Amino acid sequence: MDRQTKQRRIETYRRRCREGGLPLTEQRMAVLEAMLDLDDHPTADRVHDVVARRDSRVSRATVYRALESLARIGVITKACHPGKAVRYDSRTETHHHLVCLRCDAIIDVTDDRLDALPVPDTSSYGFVVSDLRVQLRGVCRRCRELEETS
Amino acid sequence: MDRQTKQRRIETYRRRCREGGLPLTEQRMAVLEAMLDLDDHPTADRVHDVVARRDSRVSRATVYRALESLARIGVITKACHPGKAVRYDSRTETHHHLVCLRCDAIIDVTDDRLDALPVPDTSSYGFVVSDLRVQLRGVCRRCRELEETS
DNA sequence: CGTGCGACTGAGACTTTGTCTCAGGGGTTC
DNA sequence: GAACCCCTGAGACAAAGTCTCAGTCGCACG
Repeated sequence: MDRQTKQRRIETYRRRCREGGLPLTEQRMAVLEAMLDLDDHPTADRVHDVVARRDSRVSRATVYRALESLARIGVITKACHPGKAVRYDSRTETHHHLVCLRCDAIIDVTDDRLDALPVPDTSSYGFVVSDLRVQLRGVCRRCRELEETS
Repeated sequence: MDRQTKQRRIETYRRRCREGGLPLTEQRMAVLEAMLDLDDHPTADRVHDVVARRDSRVSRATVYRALESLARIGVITKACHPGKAVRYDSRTETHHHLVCLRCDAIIDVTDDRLDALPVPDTSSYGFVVSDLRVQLRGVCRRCRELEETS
């Protein structure tokens, strides 16, 4: 992610904190910066590794809590996938995912037709939809090649 | 799920086992039956609770393994959601999910327009898509009511 | 610039979720 | 019914996530 985008994202975070009355701490800022630097879809533990390498005093619990709170105010999102660990996503604009069912890789996809998809009416469920995501499940190139050779 | 559908699903399972050369064991049958009886989207541990209540000798590891193997041969599926535990889904036909970001509830949705969505071309990623799912993320009725009163 | 409130943090214990090992058992095939 | 091979149970282990609580720090206010 380029420097400017990153700066803009950090400003958004500052603003949301002010609006929400949330204290803006060094640790949460470190977690956000790590997320913006990692553009795959890291697990909480991987984010912790990165943050801890820069400042070893940041504890695992804090990273878990920070990621949750960042996701709650919408500065980052949680990616959905069928693996066991939660994956976080620094992109917040609408986009979709290729999910490899073998290795749990998540690959970003943008597709105009998918983006143009109308959100169905879910009011009969009492459900308020904030976001529509399409998940394309399958097998990635590397895993297919591995299966073929075996 | 009605008795007939359930019987048909069990027959499908028997056939796939024969075709795949997989032994058809009592334990896996018990896991499948539990899945067909639970029509929410249970975690592996919840399935184990149900199976163990009927036959306390079935171990946790076996339930985990059985769910994995049932998913692998396509008799059940894994639901994708942002929570920490894998959720299994007894429905295998195309359908979509409302996912509550607060309580992790998963609600089935069918919508013709969503079903008619063409699978985008992902060959440039070397990715072979087997399944397209739409996930509508938001907040369910109960969680909204809880947040309003607080 | 102090002060006070309240939310945040670190450390580690704890819980939950999932995997592995290995000896023994049970399906399937012939 | 015998052989083969995968499956199973039990529990140890590993990975992922939560909780507790005393102490700290951000921020609003004066």
